[in-house]
Amino acid sequence: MGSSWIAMVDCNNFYVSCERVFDPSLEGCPVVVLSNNDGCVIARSEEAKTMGIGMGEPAFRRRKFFESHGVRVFSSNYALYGDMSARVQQVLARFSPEVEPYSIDECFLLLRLKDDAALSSLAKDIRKTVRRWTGIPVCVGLARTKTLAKVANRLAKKRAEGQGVWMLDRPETIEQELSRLEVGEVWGIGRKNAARLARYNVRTALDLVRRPRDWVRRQLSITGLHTALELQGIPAIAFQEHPPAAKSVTCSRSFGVRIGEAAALEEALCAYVQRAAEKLRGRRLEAGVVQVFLATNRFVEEPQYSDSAVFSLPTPTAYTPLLQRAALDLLRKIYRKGYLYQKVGVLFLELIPRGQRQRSFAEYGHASEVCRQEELMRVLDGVNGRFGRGALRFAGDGLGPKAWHMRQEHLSRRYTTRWAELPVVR
DNA sequence: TCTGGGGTCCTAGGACCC
DNA sequence: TCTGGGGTCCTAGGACCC
Repeated sequence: MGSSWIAMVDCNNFYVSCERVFDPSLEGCPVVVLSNNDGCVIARSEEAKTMGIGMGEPAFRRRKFFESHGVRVFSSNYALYGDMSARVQQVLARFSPEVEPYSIDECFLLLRLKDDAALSSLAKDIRKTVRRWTGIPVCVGLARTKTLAKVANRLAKKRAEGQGVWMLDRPETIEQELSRLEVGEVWGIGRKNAARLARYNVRTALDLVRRPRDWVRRQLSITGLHTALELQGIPAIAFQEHPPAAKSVTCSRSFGVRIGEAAALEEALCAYVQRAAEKLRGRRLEAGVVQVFLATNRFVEEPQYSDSAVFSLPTPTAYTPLLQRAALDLLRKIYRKGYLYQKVGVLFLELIPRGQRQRSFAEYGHASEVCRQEELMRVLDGVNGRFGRGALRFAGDGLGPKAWHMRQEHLSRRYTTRWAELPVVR
């Protein structure tokens, strides 16, 4: 009998695997990759997991341990990981015309088969091919719904006998697996919801499935109900071959050190606006609304303050100087003297595709000015695309040394992107 | 000294209108 | 002058994901 299945393909320890592809000496060693600012651990090799290094652990508390145990440490290198992710997706696209990239290291595939018996050999073939062509090891979970495919993927990772593939098809085995799965581990449930469910003695995925639908809906809202249905094999979360258009674009960073002066915050914000605007243009979008936020460090015992403010642009734009001006005005509105700040950021909202903008009356008189702006941004992005981000930038983010720059003390090279051999152009 | 960043979705409550 | 209900829209806050 032919039918359709969902495959969840998830790269193993993705960031670590990317580093290993280009540095085979890392094979067999404990390896960790740190978040931006070298803040906390966001990827661990199997060896590192075995040593008890936790996901999300602050790196500074582990520094000595890393040194004494020969743990190889990397700052996150998103240029590299993004490129490797695209390669993996290209390989997966050969196995199904219906692919939904879910995150940088996960894809759902819709597999329509004439004969279900071929399913597990197809999954093994996917695994082998991705490994051979990209160097990245993956695991494949197979089931009738996305949520069950995620469960199956966990099992593929955990159970060696599956050789990286696990299928959840028979109702009895599904029930058995759900009875062993903590409800908080289910995709979409999360820690807080798990704690709430525990008060009603719902501790496993099977406990949840056995509750009446209206009860689940009351406790977990409509999204939780969808999850519960999916665990029963009833598709409730759509397969999205074409991802919906983005609703927001943002850029924010924690600083290397805390900052009190407005001038330094303004420099940092200008740089983030430039970066976010670049993303905007890369996706051929324009922003209708700008939001700026800033915050002190919640981990230290100092006076705390955070706020945000929004501004609706007269016409949507992706022109960096206009966006920077709006953002700086907002920052000046919410900035309070006397605090040490940890972070500022910018969000663009009300995004519309470029060229779909309604021209304002005033703008008709400025058509050539708008063309000039677009041309300038095209040149800017072109130069930065060729010579590296930041090769050409605005003076607003400062010419002197930057206290607000993030720490990246363990960065690997940009192996896969162009000009990797050249020093950064200044 | 040192604790990520970028997204999405849902709900409750208030404002406003008829 | 007072009273009512229903609908829509917006926002803030909170939850989730990787």
